[in-house]
Amino acid sequence: MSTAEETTGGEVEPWEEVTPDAARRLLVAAVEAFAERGYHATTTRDIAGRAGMSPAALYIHYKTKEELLHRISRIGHDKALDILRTAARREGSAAERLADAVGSFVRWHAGRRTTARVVQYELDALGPEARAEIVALRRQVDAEVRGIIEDGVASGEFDVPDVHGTTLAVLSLCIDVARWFTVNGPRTPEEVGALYADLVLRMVGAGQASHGS
Amino acid sequence: MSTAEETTGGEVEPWEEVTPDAARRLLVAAVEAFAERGYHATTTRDIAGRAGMSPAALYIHYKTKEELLHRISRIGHDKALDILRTAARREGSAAERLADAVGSFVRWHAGRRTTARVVQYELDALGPEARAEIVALRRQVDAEVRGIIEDGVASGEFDVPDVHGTTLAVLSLCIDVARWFTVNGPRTPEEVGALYADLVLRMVGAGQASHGS
DNA sequence: GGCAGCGCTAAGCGCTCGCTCACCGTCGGC
DNA sequence: GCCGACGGTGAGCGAGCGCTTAGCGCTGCC
Repeated sequence: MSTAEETTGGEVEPWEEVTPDAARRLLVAAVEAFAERGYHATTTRDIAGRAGMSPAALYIHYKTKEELLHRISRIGHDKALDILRTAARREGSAAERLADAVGSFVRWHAGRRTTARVVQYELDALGPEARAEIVALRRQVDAEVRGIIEDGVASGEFDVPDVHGTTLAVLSLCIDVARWFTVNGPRTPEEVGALYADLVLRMVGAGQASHGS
Repeated sequence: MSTAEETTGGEVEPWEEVTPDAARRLLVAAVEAFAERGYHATTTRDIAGRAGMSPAALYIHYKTKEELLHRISRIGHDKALDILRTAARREGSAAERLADAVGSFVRWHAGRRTTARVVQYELDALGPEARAEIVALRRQVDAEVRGIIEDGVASGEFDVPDVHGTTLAVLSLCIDVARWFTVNGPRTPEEVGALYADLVLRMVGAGQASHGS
């Protein structure tokens, strides 16, 4: 009960790849501030204050405020893509893999809501070249989900008239969890993940076929 | 072909209820600026510039920059609620009414994307009392959709284990259209509306039952 | 045709922003 | 035991912010 970090169920503490300890504290503070107020409404003084440092300390570890956002967005997208890839490349039917992908993707968006919020909604605050890098990652995310749906259509498990549109809708549904989910709400990330996995299976015409866990 | 205003298919020009002409021009300029850059990243000088006026002119018609956002948000939510109410209270089966609600709600979010973006994503920039007013409107939006789904469950048309969760997901799906939709994309608002209406019917267990227009 | 009222502008106030710079304490290497 | 390197601070720079104010020109009324 130190900082309530076990909501994802998976790893205990992310951002471990951010190596100087002070840099990590600043980055975690920035994630919280950006998620609460948005990038533009967050001041560098606020970030430094949350990390227990002076405003100038920020510029020892990061060149600009935007670099902080870029690092957060990059690491977050890598994590999101990793989650989807793991689900997409496991063994099992297309329905099982799609349910797994949606379930774990949604659990991440709900459990790591502050991170997901920054990652999904502050893209426009990045400069052109940083945004281009992130957009490329998003295309890989899209391709991963589309691949599962195409597999299900090919095997006859799914009935999907518009694969691209349905892929878009599935991802849209998952991403928007970061907007509305709150820890004070009636649902746990696990419950939302299970509900959404079921809804998505229905969307691809494989509904109610959720046999087993 | 003056400003491309016929994308919604419905009325020709919104914001007609904003009465002094200069006030309406400022408000339309603010909608565009807020949608492009976000509320906090938009300056009053930018808004006034887009409306072809000096920065001081803004304060003749609006007390603060936040009042502009409040007015936009209020009018937009009223419109969104009106769209859903019209669909919910027409005659027809629950499936027809749900498809109509989702279709028209999505068409609005896609066709009036700039407005919808501000309305749906800049809520946190409002002060406490203004936000409370808007949150109350959102609850009515939620109740309208939930009502249709409950009707369908009661009549046996729908098979929905979690009515509240499914309502949330349906609205979430529609709202997120404002985030990803772009006029340069491959789909028209009408096409997205039709696709989403079909997907939502599948989500409630009334899929492929789209007989007739 | 003078004038009150109003919509609007030019200029600028006070403030806070992102970011910089001169300086300082601590700590490992010799 | 001194010393360079490095992580950190206090103070503050220039710029741009939201918003105000003094005044100007147009327009309608008598």
